[in-house]
Formats: sequence, C-alpha cells, structure tokens
Amino acid sequence: MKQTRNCACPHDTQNKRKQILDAAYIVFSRKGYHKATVDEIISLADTGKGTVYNYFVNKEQLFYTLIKEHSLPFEAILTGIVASKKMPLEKVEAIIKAFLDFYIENADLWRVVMYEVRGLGVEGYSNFTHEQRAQYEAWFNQTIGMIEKVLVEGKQHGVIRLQCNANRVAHSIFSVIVTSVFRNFIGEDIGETAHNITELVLYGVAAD
Amino acid sequence: MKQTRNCACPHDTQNKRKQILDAAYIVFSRKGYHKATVDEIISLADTGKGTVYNYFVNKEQLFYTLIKEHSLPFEAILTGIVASKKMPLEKVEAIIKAFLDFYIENADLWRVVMYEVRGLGVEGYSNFTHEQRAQYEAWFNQTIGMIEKVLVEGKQHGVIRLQCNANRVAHSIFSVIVTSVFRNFIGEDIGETAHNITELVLYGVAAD
Amino acid sequence: MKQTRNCACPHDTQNKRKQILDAAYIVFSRKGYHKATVDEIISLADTGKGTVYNYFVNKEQLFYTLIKEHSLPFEAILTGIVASKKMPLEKVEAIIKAFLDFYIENADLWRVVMYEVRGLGVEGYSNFTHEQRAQYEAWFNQTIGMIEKVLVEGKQHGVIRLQCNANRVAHSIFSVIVTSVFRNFIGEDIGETAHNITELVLYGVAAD
Amino acid sequence: MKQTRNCACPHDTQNKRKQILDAAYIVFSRKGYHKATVDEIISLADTGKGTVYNYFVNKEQLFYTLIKEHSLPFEAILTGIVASKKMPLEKVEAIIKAFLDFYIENADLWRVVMYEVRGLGVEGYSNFTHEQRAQYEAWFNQTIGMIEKVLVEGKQHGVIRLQCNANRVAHSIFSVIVTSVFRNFIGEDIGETAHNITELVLYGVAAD
DNA sequence: CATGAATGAGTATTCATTCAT
DNA sequence: GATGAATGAATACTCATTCAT
Repeated sequence: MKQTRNCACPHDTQNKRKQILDAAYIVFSRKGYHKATVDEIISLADTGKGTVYNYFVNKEQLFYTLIKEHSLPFEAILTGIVASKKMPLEKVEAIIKAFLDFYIENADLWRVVMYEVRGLGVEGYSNFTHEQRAQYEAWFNQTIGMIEKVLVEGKQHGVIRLQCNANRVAHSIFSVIVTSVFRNFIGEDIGETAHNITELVLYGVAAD
Repeated sequence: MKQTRNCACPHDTQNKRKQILDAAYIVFSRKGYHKATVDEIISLADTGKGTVYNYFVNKEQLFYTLIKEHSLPFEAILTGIVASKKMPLEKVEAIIKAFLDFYIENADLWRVVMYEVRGLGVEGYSNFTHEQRAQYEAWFNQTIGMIEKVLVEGKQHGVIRLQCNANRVAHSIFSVIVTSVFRNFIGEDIGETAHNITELVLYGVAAD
Repeated sequence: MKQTRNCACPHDTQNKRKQILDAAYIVFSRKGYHKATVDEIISLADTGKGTVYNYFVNKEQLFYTLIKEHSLPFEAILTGIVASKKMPLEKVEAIIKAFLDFYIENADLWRVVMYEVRGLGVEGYSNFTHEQRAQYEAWFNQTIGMIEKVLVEGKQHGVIRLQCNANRVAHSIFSVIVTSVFRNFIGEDIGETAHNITELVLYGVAAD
Repeated sequence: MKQTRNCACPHDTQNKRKQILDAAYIVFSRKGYHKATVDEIISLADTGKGTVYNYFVNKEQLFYTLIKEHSLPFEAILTGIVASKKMPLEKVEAIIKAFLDFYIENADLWRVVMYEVRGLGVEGYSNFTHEQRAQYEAWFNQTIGMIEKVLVEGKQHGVIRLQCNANRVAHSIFSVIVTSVFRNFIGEDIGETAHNITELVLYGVAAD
C-alpha cells in the first residue's frame, strides 16, 4: 500500500529535506516550539512521518537545524558591515538596519528561539541539550557582539561614549530593535525606522 | 484512610487559596507555564488536586489570577510616582528604578508572562482566552503607559525631546530595563543601575 | 465528557489496581512482554489509560509487580517444604510437585519471564532496569536454591549422591520440570508426573 | 553520488547473500529477534537495505533461513552418531557431547529461537508463519528425536530403562544439556561436562 | 469545602517494507 | 542486481480536568 507521492523531478534528493525545513519554519513560527506538532509539519511538507526522522534525529534537532541555517547568513551580513569601510556612526545605523531586516523577516521564528529555547528554564524547562542551548546563546552573543564591536570602534574614534560596559549597551540597543519589531513599531520605510532607532540610541531623549 | 492535614486555624478557607497561589508562583517561575504541572503545584501547596479547581477554573485562570494579584500593587506604585511632585527627569529615574525593583523581584515569573503568554502564538498557540490575552496586554500597556506619561510630561516641560511616538520610546525604555534584568546586568546597587539606564536613555551613546 | 464507569461497590479503591494486574496477567501471558500493549491491557481491565500509570510507573514496572506478587507466595510454599519434617527423598518429590503445580498454573507468564526478561540480551536487549533484571534472577535462584537445599540435606543423610555441584544439579532438575510443563508432558495426575520426574532424576535411565 | 562498494570478485552475487546471513547471525545473537533491526544488519553486512529484500522476503524469513542453514549440518552430525557402530551407552555420551558442541557454539542464536520464536505466543505473538513455526518445531523434534532413537536402541539392548515415554525422557535430557549451556555450567573440558551429564541422566542422583 | 482516583485526548518516535533509479 | 529515500502503522506515556465521597 506504500504510495510514493507524485514527483516530476528526478533530482529531488535534497528536496524533501528542504520541504520539511520550510514547513517546519512555518509551523514553528505559528505555534511556537512546544505547540508545534510533527504531524502538522509533515502535513504541510507533504511528506511521511518517517522522512522527517531520516533527515533529523528528532524535533529538537530539526528546530536547531532550522535556526542554524537561517542564522549563519545573517551573521555573514553583520560581519560584512563591521568589516566595511564605513564610518563608525554609519556602521551603527547600517547594523541596526540589518538587524531590523532580519528580525522583521524572521520575527515569529526568532521570538520562539528567544522565548522558548533561550530564555527559559534553568531547571529542566526544555528538552534541549545543554550543548544546543549553549549554541543558541552563542549565536545571539555572536550577533549582539557585532553591535558591540561597532560601539568599541566608535569609542576609539571618539564618536561614541559608553557610560558602562559596551556589551551591556549592545544588549540594550538590541533590545530596542527587537522590541520595535515584536511590537510592530516598523513603518513603511524600514530605513526610516532604522534611522529613528539610531537617533534614539545615539542621542537619547533628553532635549539639548 | 483520609488524612486531614495539620490545621490549627479555623479560618483557613482563604488559606488554601493563598497556599496554592504561593506554590503556583514558585512552580511557574521555575518551570514556565507549559512545563509547570498542577501536580507539582499541589504537592508544594500541600493540598488536594480538586481544591485547585475549587478556587480556579483551570490552570490558565490560576496563572492569570497569580499575575493579576502581583500586577495591581505594582501599578499603584507607578501611579504614585507619576502623580508625585517630582521634576520630570527625576520621575524618569524614579520610574526606571521602580521597574527595576519589580522586575528583579519577579524576573522569572514575568519572563513567563512575556515569553509564553503574551509573546507567542497568533494562531491557537495557547489555550488562553482572547480576553485573558487582551488583559495581559492591557497590564503591560498600563505600566509602560506610565513611562509614556512621564515622557509626555517632560516634553511639555521642554526637558524631553521625542524623535517619534512617545509610546514607542516608552517601549524602548521598557525593553532596556527588562533586558538589564533578564541578562543579569544589575549590579549591587540597583539605584546605580537605574541611574546608568536613565543616562543612557536620556543622552544616548553619542559623544558630545 | 469524562465518564466514570459503573461502580456499585464503594470500597473499590484497590480494585482498579487488581483489575489492571489481572488483565496484565492475561495479556502478558498471551502475547509476551514486547507484543503486549498497554491498550490491550486497559481494554481488558475496563479502565482508563491514565489509571495504569497512577498505579505503575511504566509497563516494565507493571510486569515486575505482577511477577513479584505471584512469586512470593510460591517461595513461601517452597520454604515450607524445605522446613518440613519429611524425609529428604520425600522432600525431593514434594518440591518437584510444588514446582509442577506452580508452573502449570503460571506456565505462559513464566515463559515470558524466562524468555523475554531473564534469558536474553546481555547488551541492551530489554528496557528493564539492571536492578530489576537482577531481581528476576534472584527470584529464580531463590526457588532453584530450594531444590539445592533439599539435595544437600539428602547428601548429608547419605541418600543423595552428587556427581558435581549441587547448584548445577538443582538447575538440571529444574529444567526437567520446566520442560515437562512447557512441552505439555503433564498427565491427568500431576502427582504421577511428579513421581515420574522424581524417579528419573533420582535413579536415571540406566537399567540396573 | 552512488558509491559502489569495493569488490574485487566478479561473482559476488551469492556473496551479498552470505554477508547478510553472517551479519544477521551476529545481530540476532546479540539483540534477539525483536530488538534486532534490519538497519543494523545491513550496516554490518555493508550492503543496501533493498538487497536484503532481494534475497529474503522479510525479516522473519531471513531469520528462518539463517536457522535452517545452521541446523541442517548439525542434524547430519547427529545422524552420523546414531548410525555409528558405537555401543548404545557410548552413543548417549557421544550425542550429548555433540549437542554441547553445537549449543555452545550457537548459544546466543539458539536462545533466540527457543525464546522468541518457538516458545511463545500461542495467539498472534509473533508474525511468523504457522508453517515456519511448525518447521522450527520440527527441527527441534528432529534433533531431540536423535536422542530418543539412541534411548530406544539402548532399551532394546537392555541397557536403558525408561520409566515413561522415551520422547519425554529425550526432552528431559535435552533440557539438561541446554540448561548447562545457557547457565554457563560448562567447564574447560567439554568432554568432561558431557560425561557428567551422561552420568547424571543415566544413574540419577540417588545414592546406590 | 477538601480530596484524589479515574480518565483519555494528544504526541514523539521506531522500524519493517517498498520501489524508482 | 543493488541501492536507499520515502513511508506510516503502531505504541508508551503525560497531564489537565472531573466528580463521587
């Protein structure tokens, strides 16, 4: 009774894997990690249940892979900005813009990462491996570290002034960006939003 | 074989309710909403399973009540600051300090609110009532609205300058506060941390 | 929609537990450990799935408990025979008879113990705890040890001669008994079968 | 990406079959029938999954074939002993020795036959065909029948005395042999163990 | 009011088998 | 013949909720 699904293309070898990842992206984004079911993912991926477990050892590792494969290109973009010839304050705006682009695109899924995987449960909250959790954390630190680098560079150029730890300020900036996205504070023009945020973090709210 | 629990007081009627809420506070804080089990709560509350359902219609409403009863006093404190005779910029620092105090005290539980209840799941993520979710949202807006009020007042006094929407700036400030707490960026002296955050949001990171 | 099953008796507290154990006895006997499903057990026990897990931590521990509760009375019977005033050779026959009685009664279930739990799988064969497996082994050794005791006593009285280790001979006798049961070599009269086996192990097959 | 395995020989057609059977021998011996997986077998056989199903219709028939091909040579050896010119009592010891040799060699795998295939499950326990189960049974009876033949021959020569059915006695002797193997009651010298067992079954444990 | 035994819907995962290449 | 990607039926276990006592 085993039926193969209709398949016009011969080289769809890695197709199923992609279908599953795409479906997982959608389902995890909509439902969050815990409420997402493998059944819903395979239904959307138009694949069999076993197929998921051919490509991914379990639900956690599927999620992990999903994040990893979206995270790496983003890190590359950030690295590019940091390494660019821009002036420090321009880099600040550029990097804020890059964060906005990425988080707007991946808002729902990254909310899940931040909320269900990274954020919670010191004690037995999730079933995620300690190594995996550390890796998620490392990814965040990696990207936030890019903001930090730009801040430090700005300080060396004398255009940035840091009341406290650069890392903490970087986290603060990050939080403002993420909040803007998650609270839907993004206007038509992302560039404008990026500019506003930049102004805010650079000059604060105090009147001159 | 029915065992009565040791109970000297005759009016422990509302005692049970409090025991349950106290236990729920601990368990939800430790495990998050989804991983917390009613079994663990009753075990900690030293009560029967049915008793929980005498006082609370279900797990969600128990959580809801828990949050409500902790949220209201906090709102009162904020209201007090807003209504006080302080100067606007002093109010900013005072209100940031109040937020820090509250979120440090209730970090774990409020993380759960933000992450598991409010944050996630447009579609069928949680079993929370639409009304309940709206109420959680309202509470947040209520408290963040206090920041907004102070900002607006400061603007009227000409000591605050708002690049954009006051509400959005209030959310940004809120996010910086919360990030400081959740990332453990709080030093020995909370007042000092409050001051640092205030400086950051007032004057930004740009060198003069 | 939760429905309670019809229940005339008020004190059926430990009833469910017994119903489950009885059903488990039947299903494990028929299907063996691995092929037995919890679904089939609850269906036969006329109980809910959760109930099983209220009384037993998992399938393994259910099986374990089942065996334990049947094993202990048997051990008591054997102990009684060993401690009795009978003559050694009479004890041999009595103990063989007791074994036959027990194994005939519990043939199918004990086959499962011997075949699926005790017998197999040095390496990760079953999911049984090491402690549990050791306990199963201990129960067998306990009962076979009774045979051994009687043999040793007989030797001291000069009516038994042991070519080799008493323990090994006891195991051999045990195997003959078990084989008789599992191969259905039992006639109408169990006493007669016991006598035949006794004759065989006492005097062998060599002609005088 | 299709990789051909290293293969010097052109006629490896039946090689694959042998590789699979050899791997199956190892895996079934280690894990038992149910816990053994086709994946593990092909991994050890260094072959593809489909290949197994080219040679064997399913897992059961693979196991069946494995047993058959090991069983037949053993039967031949037994037949040789029965047909030999030895004296009846010598034949008894010789045949016991032959059984020991074979069961020591194949202890783990035959345990599986006895425990998982033959022994259990009157009703729907395994997926084995009725014919297959009958065949396993027939093989056992075949080999045990050899013991029986020698006993009957001995009786005709007046050196064996049978309290009861020769077949039952043969099974008893068989069970003693198998128990010795499975319980690791075999010393350095298999011949000596064979002698001990022979003594036991011929003369029993009663003192003269 | 307090209790806790009973309940069952919901879910991740395994693995023998198929069949297109 | 050889291969292995795709498949889905089968199954143990959790936990919020109910209700008879």
